[in-house]
Amino acid sequence: MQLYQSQEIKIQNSLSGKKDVFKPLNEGHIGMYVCGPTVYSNVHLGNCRTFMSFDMIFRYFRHLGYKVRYVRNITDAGHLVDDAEDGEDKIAKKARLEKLEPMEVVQRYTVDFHNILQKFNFLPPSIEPTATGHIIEQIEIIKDILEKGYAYVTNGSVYFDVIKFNEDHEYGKLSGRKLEDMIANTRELTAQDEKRSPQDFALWKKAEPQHIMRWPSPWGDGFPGWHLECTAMSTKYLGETFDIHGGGMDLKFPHHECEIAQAEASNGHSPVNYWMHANMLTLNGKKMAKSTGNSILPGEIFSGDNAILSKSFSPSVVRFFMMQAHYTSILDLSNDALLASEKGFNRLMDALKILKQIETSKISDFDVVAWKQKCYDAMNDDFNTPILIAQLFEAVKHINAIKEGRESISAEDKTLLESTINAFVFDVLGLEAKNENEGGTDKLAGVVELLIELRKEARDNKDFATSDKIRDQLAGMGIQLKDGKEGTTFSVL
RNA sequence: GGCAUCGUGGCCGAGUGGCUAGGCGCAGCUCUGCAAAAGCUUGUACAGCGGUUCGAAUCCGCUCGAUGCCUCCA
Repeated sequence: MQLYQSQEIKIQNSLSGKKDVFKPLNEGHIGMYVCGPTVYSNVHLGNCRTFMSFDMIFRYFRHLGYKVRYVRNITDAGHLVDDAEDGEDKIAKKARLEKLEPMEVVQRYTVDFHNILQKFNFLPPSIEPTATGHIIEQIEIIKDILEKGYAYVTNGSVYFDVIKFNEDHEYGKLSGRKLEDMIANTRELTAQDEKRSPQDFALWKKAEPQHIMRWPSPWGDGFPGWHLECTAMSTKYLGETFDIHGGGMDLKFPHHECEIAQAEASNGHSPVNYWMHANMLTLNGKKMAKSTGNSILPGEIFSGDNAILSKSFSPSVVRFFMMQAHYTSILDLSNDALLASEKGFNRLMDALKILKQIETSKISDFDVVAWKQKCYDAMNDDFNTPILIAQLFEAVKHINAIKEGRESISAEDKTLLESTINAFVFDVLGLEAKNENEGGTDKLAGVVELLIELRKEARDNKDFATSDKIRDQLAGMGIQLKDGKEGTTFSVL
């Protein structure tokens, strides 16, 4: 029997506003779409958190035995800098500023994106489509929406008619907004506006002569609107209705609202059963913004090359840090918080090593079966990784107690504990064990071992001046000696 | 101004109508020549003010604050 058949999952659904029991459209199969990055600059850490949350969700579904088709797009066209009439495509703007071909910009930052995600140990999605690769599909949807009367053409551009749509559909149901309120709160249209109403959004934008990113269409040369690509690609690969659509909280409105409108206007179906939104990451309690200097790149955390950090942190520590918070909560990143996570992460990893070596006996003081179910209960309750991690530390406590002979475990339970904890730590949370030689080389290890031996001789001779000198000077170089019952080990800080 | 998500002990963060996670730090203990490391033990906190209730941090209302989006501004 597949594991998923015995685990009922609840998901916080933005559409219903509550936790709904998850039922996939096709038993054993899940279709999941997540809005990917707009590749016009280095991926920032907040983006990584969103994608990491869905990576964890993808991993958990797979662990349960679901066949998941996970689609995460690359936005390489159509995302406008602002919604004004002279709105410029984000990528085209960057290309102009850096004197590059737009596709050079796309290539550069797509590579950066994949690079960072690989360091974070992400699983690749099943399909990673690009907006520019689906222009034809987008044009087809626009035709469809025009035909149904929910869009209009002005001066070579096509706009979605929100007011018309709202007459027989509900625009704003995802974000909890009412169209009347939006209209009441909106500025008047100016004379040169092409839109009938300020709420209308572009499905297709006419390209001015100097615009490089352009494709032919029935309405003239232009480029697709930002919201449309996700509708085109999710429909193509997952169907007119699919299980899960995810993204950052900031995309709920207008992006996801518009996706719903486009899908309902073109094919009459509500496109998604479960809308999931990951919350924001703040830095030192304030929002991340390049303009205020309150920002950090993933690469800067790995290298420690940022003023707010006292040291560098490995990708797994950052991942562990993020997994200690629930994906729907705002998470605040700070040096202290990372330091705390690093210690906890190391303790967890040490316990995993100890677990391999502990001896078994006839009876167990640790109810592994009940503990295992608590781990699943945590994950089944809207992917509650903080609770899962609390359970993992519960196991750590038992592992240490068994090692010290205060508790015992049967061989059978040990096998179960080991397979369960490894599955959750590595397969579901996606953490990676520390590399023993991290920061050092075999030669360095040899030299330090030699010094440890010399120090031991000095200590045996009660020559503490020499032994302390070795210890303190190594510490000064960032090499910490750890005296244990079975001799001295070291770690490079 | 509107919509949304929140406001938990020194810090980070779960949870939820009565049984009150976890990590880090601090303190104590064990170990140790000393220290570090490691392990163990320890915390009655839930923005404020009202209300509902036998009982609320958990439900309701208001206020204040944070973050995102929209608007405004530019």
